[in-house]
Order: sequence, then structure tokens, then C-alpha cells
Amino acid sequence: MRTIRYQQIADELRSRLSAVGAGEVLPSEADLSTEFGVSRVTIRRALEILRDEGLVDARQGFGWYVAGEPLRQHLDELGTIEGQLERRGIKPERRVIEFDFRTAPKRVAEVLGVEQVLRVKRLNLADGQPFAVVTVWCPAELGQHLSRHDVEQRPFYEMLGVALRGATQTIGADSVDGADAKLLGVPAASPVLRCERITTDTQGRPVLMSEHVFPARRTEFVVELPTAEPSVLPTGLRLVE
Amino acid sequence: MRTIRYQQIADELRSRLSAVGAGEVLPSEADLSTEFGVSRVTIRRALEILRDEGLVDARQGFGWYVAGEPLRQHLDELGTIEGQLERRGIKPERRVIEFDFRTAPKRVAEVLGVEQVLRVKRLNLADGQPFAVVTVWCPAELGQHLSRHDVEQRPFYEMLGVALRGATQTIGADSVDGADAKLLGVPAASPVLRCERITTDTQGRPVLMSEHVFPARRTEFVVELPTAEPSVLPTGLRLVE
DNA sequence: AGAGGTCACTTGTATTAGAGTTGTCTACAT
DNA sequence: ATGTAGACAACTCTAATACAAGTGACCTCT
Repeated sequence: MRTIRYQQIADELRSRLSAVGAGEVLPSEADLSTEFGVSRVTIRRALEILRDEGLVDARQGFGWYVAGEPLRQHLDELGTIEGQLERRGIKPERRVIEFDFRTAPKRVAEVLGVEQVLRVKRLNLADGQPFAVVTVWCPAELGQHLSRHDVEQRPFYEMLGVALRGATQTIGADSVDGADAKLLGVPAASPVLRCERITTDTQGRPVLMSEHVFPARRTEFVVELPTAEPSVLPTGLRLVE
Repeated sequence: MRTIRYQQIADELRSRLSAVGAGEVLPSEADLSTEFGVSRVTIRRALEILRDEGLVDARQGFGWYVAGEPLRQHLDELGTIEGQLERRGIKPERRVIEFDFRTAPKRVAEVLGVEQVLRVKRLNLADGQPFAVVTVWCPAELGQHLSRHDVEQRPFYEMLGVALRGATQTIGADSVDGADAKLLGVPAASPVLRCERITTDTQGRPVLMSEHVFPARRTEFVVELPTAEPSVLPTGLRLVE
């Protein structure tokens, strides 16, 4: 049984690679050739096998490196649902159910730190079918110049005139309440995904709070975990007090 | 492994930045170049990496300064539920409900690409109260050396002997089925969070598939979105076909 | 006190040079 | 078909140097 040297070397290198993070640069072909006691051509053959397998890649003048995204964008790649709909040629529709200025519920007042808020409740449809009931609270000051027509035409964040930074999003399950069941066209007490989102401006102050209710089975969240978390349980899950 | 100097320096600077407030001015390129013993070009390349990451910015004639927010922790700090429990002094308990080798269900066979699998169904408890029913499927080959006792004592991923890379996690809502309701101690047909996770090894091959069922109101997911996504709807949500 | 100029220091940009790397080719041996 | 040896081109990284252009502090003159 004759052994093919460059295949041996490919195997050896492949096993080393498992212990190396993405983006890491390998020793040069010259170094590897002296280390293995073979010519540069043989080393290249082995590396080219690994390249075909998608494990490594090379740039002329730079070197060989472990393939895979160099951990840049962590969860940017999730994408928004508007993007998904657009790609499928579906224009999302918004129907305003309620629109009024009022005193904030306790929880909202705590989060936003104000008493008077604008509350907008909307039904979102895709392809004619309802798929979300969204309630947004924002400080009355910020929402003063908004009309019912505005929020029906354009997404909320565009009209606030505040630079936003990020958000914290909580995802849970629940039974749908009567009003939402009617809006979504689902049986009473059927399961829904209920999200709460707190959006903050560039200075970290919460400026927007929203609740999103989605019917189960029509919607789900997808999260990419680029690095293996040492847990059998889903990352990000937490127990409610 | 070879080292690229400007990447090292970028790493070093990045770690220093975490201890520095927004707006702070960095030492000049000249100072940094003497400190690190490299040329100004190399320092600039490192700083430009950090600029691309949004960590710092520069004004000609003024200097480099820390941009906007620390923004650091992408989702690393979300932490696992084990960590949360540990911090609260609670030791998680695992109870194996089922443990057997069998032919895979259709969906599992499709994902893992094998017919014979090891299936383990476990009940997780915290503080004596059940909070999750987890079912794990893995190729029979990989699970051959595992015993029922093993999976009760230690988490799964530790014992596979395979280097893992990451996972795709899908979160949805559902009504609990009869068996799970009994295990979790919740009323029949009450809402639950249902997760499906596909874990892949360093070469991108799926090696583990698992389903996690959590009772609603006791559990929820938290996702930090560091950058403002231009969407009123939660990031990562998708419509089920 | 205010206006304006000067000067040291900073980043932005370009050029040169050398060492090191991959990409590709030819010739030759097993 | 597999492997070795060598050569060259093209590219990258880093150093060294120079100059343009912006910033901010200080100084001087009115």
C-alpha cells in the first residue's frame, strides 16, 4: 500500500487546523516544506486540497489562512423581516388600530422615564395576511409632530429625528389575548411569540419601547451563533424571576 | 503560526480601549510607533482596523479618539443559562428520561445526513423546578461510547470529542404536548417556547441537533442588538413558510 | 481685550526600498 | 502519476522619509 505523501500532509494539517481560530495565518510554504522535509510543490498540493475543502484560503504575497469570517459582524447578518419580504416581492402593509397621547402604563413609565407618551398600535400584514400586532410607546415630546397618517405610511424610527444606537430585545411565549386574537385571525388562547424591545439613542437613553405579538407557527426567530458556546441550552435564554 | 504585526497591535489597542471612555484622545501615531517599536505605517494600519470596527475615529490635525460608545460586548456577554444559575448559587440538575439508539426521524436524518442516531431526552431542573425538556440527536457513530450515566453527569458537547464551531438556533412558540406538559408540570396545551438548534463542527458539518421546550412565563430570550437596525420589527424574526 | 500671525504638533498621503510570501512555470527523477 | 529542485513574477508587509493640511496654543500688535 503506497502512501501518497501530500495526502498524508493534508491530513496532518487538517488536524492541526481544528485547534486554530478563523483568520489565523499558517506558516509559509517554505517553512512547512522544511518542517515536513518535502518540497514546496508537495506542500502546495496538500494546501490546495484543504482549500478545495473550504478550510483555508490564500492571498498572494500574504499567506495561507484559516477560512471563515474573521469574526467581524456578530449578529448583523440576521437581517430584518422587511428585507425578507422585499426580496420575495411582498410589500408590507401597516394598519393603524389606535393612535393617542396618554399617560404611560407603569412599566413603560419606568423604562422611558416619562409620564406622557404617544401610543401607537398597529397591525402588520404581509401578502394580505396579518402576522404581527405591534404597540409602540414613545415620549410625548418626541412624538408631538407625528400624525396618524405618518405612522401608517412610514416606519416609526425614520420620523423621530433621533439617532438610534441599539436595542435590547426579549422574546417569550404567551397565550394570545382576545383583542389580538381577533386582529391576527387566530383562535382564542392560541400560542404567540411576544417580544418586548427597548430602543436606545446614541447616548444610551431609552427612547422607544415596543411590544410585538406574533402568531406561533407562522413566525420564528433565527439566531446565528458564530462561535460554539459551551452550553447545551440556547444562548441568551434566561429565567424569568 | 505566523503573526501579522499590525493585527497584534490592533488587538492590543482594542483591549486598551475597553478601559477608556468615549471621546478620549489616544496617543499620537508617532508616540505609539516608538512605544511599539514599529513604523508609523504599521500603527496606522492597526488604527484603521479599529476605525472600520467603529471603535475609534480621527480628525486631521487633532488625533485619534474613542468613538461613540464602548459597544464592546456583542453577544458574548449574554452568557449561558448555566452561568446565570451558577451565579445565583443554584446547581442545575439533569434527569435522563430516554436514552436509546434508533433510526432518525425524517427531519433529523435530513439535517444530520445519517440514518442511525443516538437520541437522548432529558429534563432540566433549576432549584428543583423543571424548566426545560431537551431532546438531542447525534449520529450513532459519535455517540457510541456514551452511556446513560455520562449524559446525566456532564453536558453533551464535552463528550463528543469533536471541535464545534457554531450553531443556528430557531426560536418559536407552540402549545405544549401531553408528555412534555406532564414533565414540566404545566397545564395541557399551555404555551411554550420551542427551540431547534443545529450545531456544526469546524468544517461546517452538522453534528448535533436538539430541540428545547421551555414553559412560557418562566423563561425568555434576551438579545442585544448593538447597532440600530432600521426596522420596527424584531431582528431575526422570519416568517415560516 | 480683541484680532491676527506664528509655531509645534497632529493626521492624511505619497514614495522608495527591502524582505518575505504565494502563483506559476520549466526541467528532471522516481 | 508523484515528487524534487529551481527560477521568476506579482503581491504584501514593514520601515523610512517627505510633504501637505488641519488643530490648538501661544504670542504680538493694535
